[in-house]
Amino acid sequence: MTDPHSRYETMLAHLKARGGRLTSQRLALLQLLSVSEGHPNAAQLHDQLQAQFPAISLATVYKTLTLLKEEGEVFEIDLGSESHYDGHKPYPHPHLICRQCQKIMDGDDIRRMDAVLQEIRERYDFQVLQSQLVFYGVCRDCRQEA
Amino acid sequence: MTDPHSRYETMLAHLKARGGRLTSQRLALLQLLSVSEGHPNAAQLHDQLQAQFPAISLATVYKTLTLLKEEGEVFEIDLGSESHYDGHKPYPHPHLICRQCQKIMDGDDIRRMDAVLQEIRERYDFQVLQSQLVFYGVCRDCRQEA
DNA sequence: CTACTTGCAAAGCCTTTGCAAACTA
DNA sequence: TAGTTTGCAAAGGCTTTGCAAGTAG
Repeated sequence: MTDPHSRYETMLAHLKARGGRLTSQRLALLQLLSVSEGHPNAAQLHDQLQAQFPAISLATVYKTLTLLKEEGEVFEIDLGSESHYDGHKPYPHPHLICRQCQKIMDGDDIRRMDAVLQEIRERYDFQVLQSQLVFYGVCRDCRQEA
Repeated sequence: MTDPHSRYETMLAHLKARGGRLTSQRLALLQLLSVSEGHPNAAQLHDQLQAQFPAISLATVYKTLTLLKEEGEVFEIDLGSESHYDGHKPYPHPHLICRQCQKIMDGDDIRRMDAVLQEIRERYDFQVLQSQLVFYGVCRDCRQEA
């Protein structure tokens, strides 16, 4: 489910099912999202797409990202001023952001997160539907340098 | 530490210690932050301050909030498009936001959160310094209505 | 051919900045 | 009085919107 090819196929299937048109710009963005290791923002995606489509606009990138968000095929990471996008794990999951190298890491497989969700349900009687969980700090690599 | 009066005094002390001037606009904002139960945004604070200072500008509100953030006397809740401010618990803590009534609730005292932080340290070898944790969903009151 | 998509430019939103006037200490 | 702070207006950064031209189906 996380390998590039099947992610691409899944996103494509959702676009088709929705009745959207498979323009070359869209296909290239799906490709990019399913391949890129990091968590790019709209500008970074736009930059990379310009290699293939010198005239592609940022608006097109945003419009396609909105589509994919609606289809649940991309997860938007809300940071203070901008958003980054995760096309590999299109569901809510924690992220760890290094204040030194700015790297954004996935924090899925924090096993004890389930216990937190359960506690929120029980103690606060609150039904969680979505989340934006970001931990800021210093990553292993940057700590080893110091 | 969470009662309005001592919060006000603490914020005031920090402002003084920093050498900042105690203008009436600033004092009114401290007052407001220490009293308000919810988690207001800059515009809401501005609206309320206009009762006392019809000409107060949004810029002044932002500038004072920046000061208080730097002093660690207010916690900024980064939501997608805007920020809200917590003057009662000026340290990072989770928030629960109801998608129905838009209420923002404190999610401090989630006891199992400590275990999550410990797991992040151990499994990811990541040193957490700060966090922005927001859970979106449906609160008790709104669920009872349905 | 028709309806959807693109690219461009303009607009929107929240927040920050520059600067003269006002004010604290 | 000297140095901060205020209010106003303008600018900034990211994202969205309007619309004519282009294109998938």
